[in-house]
Amino acid sequence: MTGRLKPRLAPRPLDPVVRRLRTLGPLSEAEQELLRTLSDRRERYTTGEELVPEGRVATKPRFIVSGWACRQRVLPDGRRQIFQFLLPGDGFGLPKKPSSPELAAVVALTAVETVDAEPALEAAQSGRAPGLARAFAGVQQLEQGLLLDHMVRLGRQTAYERVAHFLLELQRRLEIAGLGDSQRFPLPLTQEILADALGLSIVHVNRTLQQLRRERLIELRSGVAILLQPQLLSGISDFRTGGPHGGAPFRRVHTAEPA
Amino acid sequence: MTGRLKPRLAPRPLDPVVRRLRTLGPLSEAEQELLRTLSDRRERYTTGEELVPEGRVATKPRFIVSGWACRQRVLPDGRRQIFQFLLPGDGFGLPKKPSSPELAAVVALTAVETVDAEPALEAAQSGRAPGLARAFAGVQQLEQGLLLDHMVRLGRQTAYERVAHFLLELQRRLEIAGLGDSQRFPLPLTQEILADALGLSIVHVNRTLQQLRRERLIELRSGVAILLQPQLLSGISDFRTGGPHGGAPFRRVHTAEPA
DNA sequence: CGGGGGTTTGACGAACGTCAATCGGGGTGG
DNA sequence: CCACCCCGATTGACGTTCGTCAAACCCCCG
Repeated sequence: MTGRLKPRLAPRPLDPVVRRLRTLGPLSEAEQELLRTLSDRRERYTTGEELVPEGRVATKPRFIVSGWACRQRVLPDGRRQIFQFLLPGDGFGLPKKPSSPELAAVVALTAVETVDAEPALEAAQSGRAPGLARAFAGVQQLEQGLLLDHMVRLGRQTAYERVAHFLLELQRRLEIAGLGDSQRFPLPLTQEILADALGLSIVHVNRTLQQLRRERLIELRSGVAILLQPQLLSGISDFRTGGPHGGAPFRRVHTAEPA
Repeated sequence: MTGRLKPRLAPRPLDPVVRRLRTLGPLSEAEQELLRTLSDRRERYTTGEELVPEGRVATKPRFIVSGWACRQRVLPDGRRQIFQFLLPGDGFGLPKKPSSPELAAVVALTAVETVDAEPALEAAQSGRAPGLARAFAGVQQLEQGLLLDHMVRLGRQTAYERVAHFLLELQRRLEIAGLGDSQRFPLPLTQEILADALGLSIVHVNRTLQQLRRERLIELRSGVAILLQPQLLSGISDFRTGGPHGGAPFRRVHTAEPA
């Protein structure tokens, strides 16, 4: 457990959730109030605990209010693939076919606190909270996009590009969540976790990080990451802020378009 | 253009769609009839054509009634990642935030025919067709599962495992669609397309296929694949039919559970 | 003063990519 | 009907990236 999340006598522990959903469309006062009321049925998990086991019937929707978690699968021989990181403000188990099996486990990567999201989801689906409904739709779209980004990393980028791209993604997400600035953010992940997310070995992650450090592109100290030259990192990894994908500086030979 | 899809004076060209959705829950006669009525506004594309460009605002929902397509992204230097194959009976552009940009392009891999899915989607969302609504929810869940499977392949499986796992996935999907049997199915894909889906080079795909052939696990001839020993392939690639994931024959050292 | 988890390093090997040439089959124009 | 052509499949030689093994190191804590 790196990360050092202080219990922090938070004035408004649900802020990350409100903040997150507001980036996806305006929320009425009532809707924001509803979100802040979710504090009931708070649950706490410690590092390594499973919030949702894989394969069982779908669980209730919840928001993460503090700590980091991930969605993952583990192969029978122990290999693990992390699909997605869940940060404060993120939800899981949100929109799903009722009695379907979970497609991936959700596991706490640090100490984690969650709250019940059911009331918010219900309000959205019943039409009583159109702002929330739009926000949830936006969340789903965004998450889908993150999954595809991750897939590109795994399938078509080098270790170097993967790490750079991934760090940029985290920076952006954490800044939106109000947990980091344009360069600096908490990174409570071991290199093993990074490896399992990025499809690399621990050793290779280590060497790649060191290369980025040597080149003065990043700094990593005690659970905090600093992107010294975000611009360069973006160039290296073809990171796009969210606009239309696919500029075309130059082009490979072997993928000829038929038309 | 391999694949040899005959125009086929189909008695009921929408069968794949009906068949596909029925596997996800019962459909009333009226609902099936609605699906068969979609024949209007049929569209045709040839190999390589873009059905949906990336980044533009979301398009109308459509079903594929014949031919193969894929969802993909292309990096500025020409590297390509294919996320998903769309087979007859599959839809695209189905459930989405209205005015959001497309996250990936949809491209025809063979000659392709599509029909407008809007009426079906509307009927489902309006509550007039609960069976269809359940089916669409199921589709989305299934597709999400396929994406995660694909991610595991890319991140944590060897070339050999990836190819085996991928062929098993296609076999199952095509059998469900009524386009193949338990061993044999059409495979109108070049090795370049396979490479871009599986995150490998063309050459390595070729060698991997040959290894599988040498070992008498598969056969490939003129656009048709035959899985000679599906059981063995499943074992090799940890392919699961859809039940709960994660049996545990043996286990690696380095991923120790904290608990 | 130990101990344990995480990080770092070196040496080595295997998997995979690149380059380039060849092959093979189906389509096409003569 | 046949020669030619083009695209995709195949093969060999070689280079690089990345994984594995194992040891050392570091730091925080008990």
